[in-house]
Amino acid sequence: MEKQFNLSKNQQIIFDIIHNSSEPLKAYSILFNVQKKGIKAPLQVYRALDKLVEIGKIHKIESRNAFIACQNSSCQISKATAFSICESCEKVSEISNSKLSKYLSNFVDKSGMEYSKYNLEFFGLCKKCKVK
Amino acid sequence: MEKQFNLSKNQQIIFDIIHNSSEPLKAYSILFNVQKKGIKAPLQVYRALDKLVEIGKIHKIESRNAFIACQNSSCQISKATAFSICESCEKVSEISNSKLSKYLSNFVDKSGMEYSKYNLEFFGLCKKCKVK
DNA sequence: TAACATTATGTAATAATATAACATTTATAA
DNA sequence: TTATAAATGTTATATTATTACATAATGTTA
Repeated sequence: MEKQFNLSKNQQIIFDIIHNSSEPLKAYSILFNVQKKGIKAPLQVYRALDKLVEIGKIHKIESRNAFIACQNSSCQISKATAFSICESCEKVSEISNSKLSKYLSNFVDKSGMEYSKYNLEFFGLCKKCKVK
Repeated sequence: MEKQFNLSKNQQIIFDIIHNSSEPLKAYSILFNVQKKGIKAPLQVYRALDKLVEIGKIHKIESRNAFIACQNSSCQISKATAFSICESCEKVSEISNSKLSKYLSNFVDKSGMEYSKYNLEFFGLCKKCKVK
C-alpha cells in the first residue's frame, strides 16, 4: 500500500487496488471493490482510471478491457506498451524488452506516419497452461 | 461487391459493408446499416463479426471497438496484425511489413512463453492531420 | 438418401462497458 | 486572495456485447 504523492484520493484508492492485484482488473470489478470506501459511481472509477493511464501508473489491456499497474520501475511509460497474454488462464505480464521497444519506437512504415505511441499484445499459452 | 464463396448470407452482407467502407465500422453502426436487409439484432451482427475475424477476412481494432476488412491480398492473416491509427481523424491502415511481422512472429521474451498471435496498434498523426 | 453432426439463423432479454451533463468542492498558482 | 485548474459527487443514459433457447440450413458419411 505504498503511499503515492500527487495522486488524489480516488486515484490513490483505485491505484492501490490495481497495484495489489495479481491479475488485470475490470472497471466494474474495481467499482465493486471500492464501494465500501465511498466510491459509488462508475464515472468516479473511469475518471481515476483515465488519469492513471494518462500518467502511466497503469495500462489498459485493450483486448480485455482491463487494467494493470505498470510494472516498469519508473512507472512513467505509457506510450510504448507491450504485454503477453495467456489465452487459457488470462495471465497478463508487461514485457520490458529494450530491443523491442527501440525497434518499435523507431518503426517507420511507408505511410510516412510518425508514431508517438504504440500498444502491442502477444497471445499464447503460458508455461503452466502449456503443460496441461 | 465481390462475391465471396463459403460465407453465409449474413456473413457476406456484413463483410461487404465493412469491405466497402473507407473507415473502421462499429458493430451497432453495421447493425443500423443492415436492418433494411433483414438483420435486426445485435447478436446477428456479432456472430458474423466473430466468424469473419476468425477466418481473417476482417480485423478488430481493439482500441476502437471497430472492424476493418483485411487489406492483405490473401486475407488469411489473423494471427499477426498491425495497424496505424491517426489520433486526430481516426484513419486506420493495416501495416504490411514483412520485416516487422518476422520480427514479432519470432519474438521470444524471458517468460519463455511462445506466442501464437499478436496485435500491434501504432498511434500518431497522419500526414494530413500533421499539416493542420 | 437417411441419419447425424455442424454451422448458421432468429428472437428476446439482459449483462457489461463507458460517457454526458451538471453542480460542487478541493488544490494550485499568480 | 482570487483566479484557475483539477477533482469530486450524482443521476441518467449511451454503447458494446453476451446468455439462453428455439429453429433452420448445410455438410458428412454410411
